[in-house]
Amino acid sequence: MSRSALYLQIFDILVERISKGVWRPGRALPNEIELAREFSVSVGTIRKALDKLEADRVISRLQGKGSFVLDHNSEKLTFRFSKIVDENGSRVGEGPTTMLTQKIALAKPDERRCLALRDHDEIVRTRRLRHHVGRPCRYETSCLAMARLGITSLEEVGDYLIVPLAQKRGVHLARASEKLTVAAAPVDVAALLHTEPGKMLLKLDRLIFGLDGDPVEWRVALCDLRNEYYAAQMQ
Amino acid sequence: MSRSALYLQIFDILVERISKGVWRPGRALPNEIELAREFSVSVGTIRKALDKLEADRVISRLQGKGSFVLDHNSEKLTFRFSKIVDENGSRVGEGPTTMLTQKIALAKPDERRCLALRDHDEIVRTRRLRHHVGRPCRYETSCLAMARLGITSLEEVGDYLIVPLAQKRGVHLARASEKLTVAAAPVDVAALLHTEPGKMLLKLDRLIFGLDGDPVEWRVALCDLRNEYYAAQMQ
DNA sequence: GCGAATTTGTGCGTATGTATT
DNA sequence: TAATACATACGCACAAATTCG
Repeated sequence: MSRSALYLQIFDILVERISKGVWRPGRALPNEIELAREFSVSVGTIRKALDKLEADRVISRLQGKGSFVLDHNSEKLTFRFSKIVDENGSRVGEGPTTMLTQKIALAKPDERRCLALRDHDEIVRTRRLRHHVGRPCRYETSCLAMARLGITSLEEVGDYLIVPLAQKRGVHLARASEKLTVAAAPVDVAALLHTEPGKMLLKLDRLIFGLDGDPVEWRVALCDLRNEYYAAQMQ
Repeated sequence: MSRSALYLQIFDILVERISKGVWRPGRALPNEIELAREFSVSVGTIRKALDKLEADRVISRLQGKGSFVLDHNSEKLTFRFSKIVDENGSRVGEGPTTMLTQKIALAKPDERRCLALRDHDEIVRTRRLRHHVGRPCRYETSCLAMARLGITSLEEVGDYLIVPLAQKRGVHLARASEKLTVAAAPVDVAALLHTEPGKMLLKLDRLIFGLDGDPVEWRVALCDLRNEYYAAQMQ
């Protein structure tokens, strides 16, 4: 026997095809019967693979219509790892940004540790400021594992949003793990956020992982909350 | 036709039986073939119902052994809505408690709103202090929707943990939604937490829902974090 | 407006694989 | 080794939603 269940092997093949752009975001996959024929398996096996693709947010299925590759440029998916909302429940801090610095560098020890990188791996380190209704509300430092995204130059990155960027590079983001603490604003950050040093901030330390389980981005954000809050969901 | 799929009807029946204690926590359900016989459906239909029970953390299944009712008194499940951990990753703030006040009362407007109660519904309002390695670390105010848990007196509550309490009362908790903000310690809370007024605290405003979608408990906590953090997971 | 074609959703029954006891 | 129970896989039939002529 092979090392894993048939439906999981088919899942892997379908993920790979979608990553490579065989079926593009928003487009329909072949129907279940065609897929079953192609792989010489039963429709039930295809359905279990599609079940998992749906659970992992790679596709959506609509009875009577078909199975569609999800487009992670959509509002809902792009900001699925952004948990800060205002009183109306609308996302905060994903609006206009001010890029402060961005460069390619060798990963420092803590970056290597967080991103599970080797000694000479490179990262894209970005510092920026995010705004909400005209006010600077968040200071961010982020690190991208270049090799994981197949990135070789800064031009491929720019003022990115991680979810659409990952989709463009054929990487499916599966989950994120975030550590929250409270922190006093350092002098330099306070200046950038137009607030006083020592101001209470919410600190977000987030790691995003791909479907393969490897970390892709590490981001630390300092948030100056007004009437906003971090909305966590648990199951 | 009936209003929902067969496997969902069976899911409902199985949940109800487990809630009523027909199969107790830790015990095995009848095997799939027996269940199929009892309900006069195919094994595949039973399996879909069991899939959902497993996804909703009502049972766990072990190949070769059987399907078992989960015991929410276990460490892992009891604290699944407690997200604060220390550097070692172990839970914080679920240790010894100091009960401050506890009483049955008519729900106030904000409590009615949060818990989706009617005008004359009663709640159990509890204020307490939680400790970690001897230090007071968290001040909590919680509200229990009495009717939802079938509670009629304070003796049935006491210094409760919500997950085991809900299991005891035959309610399956499905999910929680929590709002996080930073807050300055009020004078009275600062005294209780042995810290200075104005100290930066993490404020947790949490609502827990049952499998039926109804809110069961509303809790607001003020946390004095040392080397601890709130660990959020996202998918 | 309606019916036919298409596609996913639900359900049945059976056979075989794999882990546990 | 044998019995038991869940996991995987196959194939078929029909229901329900969508689309289109």
